[in-house]
Amino acid sequence: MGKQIEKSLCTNAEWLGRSHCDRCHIRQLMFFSELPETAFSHLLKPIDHYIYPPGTVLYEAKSQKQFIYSIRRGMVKLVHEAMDGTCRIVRLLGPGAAIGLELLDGESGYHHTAIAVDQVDLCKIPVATTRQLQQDYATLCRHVGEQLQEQLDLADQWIVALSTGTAKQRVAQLLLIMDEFFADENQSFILLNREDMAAMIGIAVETVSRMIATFKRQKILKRYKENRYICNVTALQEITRHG
Amino acid sequence: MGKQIEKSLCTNAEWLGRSHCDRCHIRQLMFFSELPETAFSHLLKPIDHYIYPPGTVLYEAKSQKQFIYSIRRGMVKLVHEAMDGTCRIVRLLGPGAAIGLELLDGESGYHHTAIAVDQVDLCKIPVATTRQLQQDYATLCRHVGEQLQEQLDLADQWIVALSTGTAKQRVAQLLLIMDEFFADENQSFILLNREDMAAMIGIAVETVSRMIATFKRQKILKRYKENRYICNVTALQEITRHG
DNA sequence: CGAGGGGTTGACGCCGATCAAAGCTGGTGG
DNA sequence: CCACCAGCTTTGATCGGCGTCAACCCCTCG
Repeated sequence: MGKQIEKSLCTNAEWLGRSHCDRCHIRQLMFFSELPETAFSHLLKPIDHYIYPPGTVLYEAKSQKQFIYSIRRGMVKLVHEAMDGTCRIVRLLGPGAAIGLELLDGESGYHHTAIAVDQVDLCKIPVATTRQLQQDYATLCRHVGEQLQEQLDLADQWIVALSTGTAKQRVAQLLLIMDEFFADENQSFILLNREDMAAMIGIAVETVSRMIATFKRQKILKRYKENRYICNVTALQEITRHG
Repeated sequence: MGKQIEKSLCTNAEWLGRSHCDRCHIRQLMFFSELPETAFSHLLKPIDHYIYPPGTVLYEAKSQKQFIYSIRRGMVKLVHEAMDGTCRIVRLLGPGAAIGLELLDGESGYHHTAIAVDQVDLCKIPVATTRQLQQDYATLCRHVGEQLQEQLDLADQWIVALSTGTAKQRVAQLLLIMDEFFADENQSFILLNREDMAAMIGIAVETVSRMIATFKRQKILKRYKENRYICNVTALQEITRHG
């Protein structure tokens, strides 16, 4: 877990240039959807667009940058790091989600460390810009509220999944969440490494490995390609209910 | 857990009359703080003020009422009820917090069941009223955002506490949270019943009981009066770190 | 080819869930 | 005022699940 952070000290982010929010093909998903095109013409600070490789630390907890990010593609994990060095993943976010919103409430630093799980494609938005747009367009305020509400719902789902049942049931829960939120058009999703899964559901790495291996043997979890897998949803749901 | 819900079928809520937000002595805490006094003069629907006894169900998950609530006094638990009847407490909220905000995002029903833990004193605000005020006063939007952000932070703290350490460590965590957020001027806080604590940290009732009993014997937890207790914060912090 | 990192599997011991029973407390009714 | 009861808490005994330690496999990379 700590390793991944070090890795990213050398990031080779690819700057894709200024974002063209007014011509963004996935705007309805994104943070500035519903704003009129004219809104972007006289911004004080630019909105940039980047691609980062897996493992990149987008920001660190308590660091004092002044950007929020809107995820266009890929998966980001929000990590809580305890003083003793142990890490917990508190949330997993995908396309359409915005991260770093805590800065809008006047917080001086980020509340988590954000790390790219796979290749991530995102827009980097200065806080000042967001505030400026918030003043002019009430609809953006509404949008921020929705984002927060969604993340709150996610967190709640997490809490329930976490504190419920045996290790096997929790791993099943996790796979169902991966399937629900991160599956592509083929129903396949990235299977996180054992360490990340352990950090999410709060059990030992070896236990996760055992459960995943069991699911694979039982064909409940099937390799689709590379590290993408497809799961048998009904079987997993059954497991979450009874051992 | 199910019992408490039944209990509340007979509630004797006391209606304290219309809220006078413009003269509210704790307005800076409350939902409508910073709105000008004139804002309340021409509301379509009234804001009422109630007191409910412990155990009252304020609203049930998925029910279709159209109110959000601002807590003036007392403690409210937000409960997730699984299809198999098991309950998990996902959040504990006190004075100044607003609940039911998910309705503002156009959700058709509440996401949790809200139950009064002790005697609760709250303002009942029609969604229509909130929307109306949101349009006129951008500052209210900001306030909603802050509320959500706070609850998100709480949920994250919960996740970390939940998935970390032994049963003893988790109970210690829980007591520290109670002390931090719900202690009165004498540092005393309500000691929840074992069932509620178990529902929060995801362990068995008997285990909670054992831990609490141990803490009492070790004088880490001392009775202040009735069901209010005072805890030795440093001792508990020590426990959260090492067994 | 060797080294290293991630995944899998086995063995063992302990924590905590579960079942069971016995205090404790407050409330009710005789 | 006491007896009784119901619900909550505490405590004990037992057993299974999971954390821990360790070995081994597989793959990638230098």
